[in-house]
Amino acid sequence: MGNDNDRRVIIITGPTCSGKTVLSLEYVSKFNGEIVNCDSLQVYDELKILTAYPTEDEYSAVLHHLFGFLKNHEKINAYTWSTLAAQKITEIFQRNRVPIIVGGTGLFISTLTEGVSPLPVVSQETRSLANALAKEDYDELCRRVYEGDPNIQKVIPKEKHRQMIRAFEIYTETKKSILYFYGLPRIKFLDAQYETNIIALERSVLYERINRRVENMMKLGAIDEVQDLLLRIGHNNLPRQIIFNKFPIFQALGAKEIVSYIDGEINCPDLIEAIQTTTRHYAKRQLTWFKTKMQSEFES
RNA sequence: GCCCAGAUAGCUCAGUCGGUAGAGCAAGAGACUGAAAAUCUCUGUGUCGCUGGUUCGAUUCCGGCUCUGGGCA
Repeated sequence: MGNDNDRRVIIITGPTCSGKTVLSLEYVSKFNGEIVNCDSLQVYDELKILTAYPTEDEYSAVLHHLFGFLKNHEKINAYTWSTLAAQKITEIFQRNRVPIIVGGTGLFISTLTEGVSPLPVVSQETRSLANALAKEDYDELCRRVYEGDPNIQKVIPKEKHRQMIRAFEIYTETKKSILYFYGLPRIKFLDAQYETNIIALERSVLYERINRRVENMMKLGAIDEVQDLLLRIGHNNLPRQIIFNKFPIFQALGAKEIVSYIDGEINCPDLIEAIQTTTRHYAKRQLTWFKTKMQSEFES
């Protein structure tokens, strides 16, 4: 029963602004496919201009999954996304069609394709404790992590803040070293044949596209979109930082900058430049991920 | 036309009591196994406006010129 093609999954990724959406539509007709979103912000039903959400025409033309299903206060992570994506992919297999995973969130892709060590779920209390300690006395946090398992020093030096905090969370939660869990077999989300396509553009071309896209977003009403979101969520008396933390949708590139503009902290030309810059920085981080984590497929 | 200030990294500027220079931003490289459009680390970048003079040696001091601000006529 079934041949290799039954479990074929096509992945289309690349830095922001590289043309993933357009290419994905071509692939859909070429391979009889359905699109599964792998963009950590297009999962929200918000800020569709800023997040370069597919247009209505694009969206209704073919089957799209895992787009716009989260409310602005909800959170998602690589594990949850991978679980959901695996479900969608299984359903698409059952329809005898080809899943086409599209998006630029490298961690999500790697998690799905490579699986993840069976780390326990960390409670909100532990996470808060870890964050608080990291802020007050990071050295103490490191000391406790190394005390729990001296071997961690070799794997996680002090400079790796995020991983250190994560190791602390795991230790606090389980009294076991994070290395113990790393040593266990990884959870596999799906048995499939992945074909990864990374869109490679010349850096200068990519940056030019980014600059143009940001200008275009402004014309399409990105400022109004953020203004409208702020009004709908209320909390105008709260400090902006608290709002940003409470609503992950504000992680969208440009959202915080537009809030600064709305608050009169920066002018319009500076706003556009700031968003262009932050978008370039993001593209560069993505490229590093593709180069170092997905190198076999990366051709420049 | 006169007076004043400035001219140093891609940008904004600091500095060298004379021994060819350094910050921020931009840029580049990297880390990242349940926060990832997040978070974090590292690295340079130079005819020091042009031209004479003084000096062993000038980006630095002096003169001239050019340009850019601002003021006065």
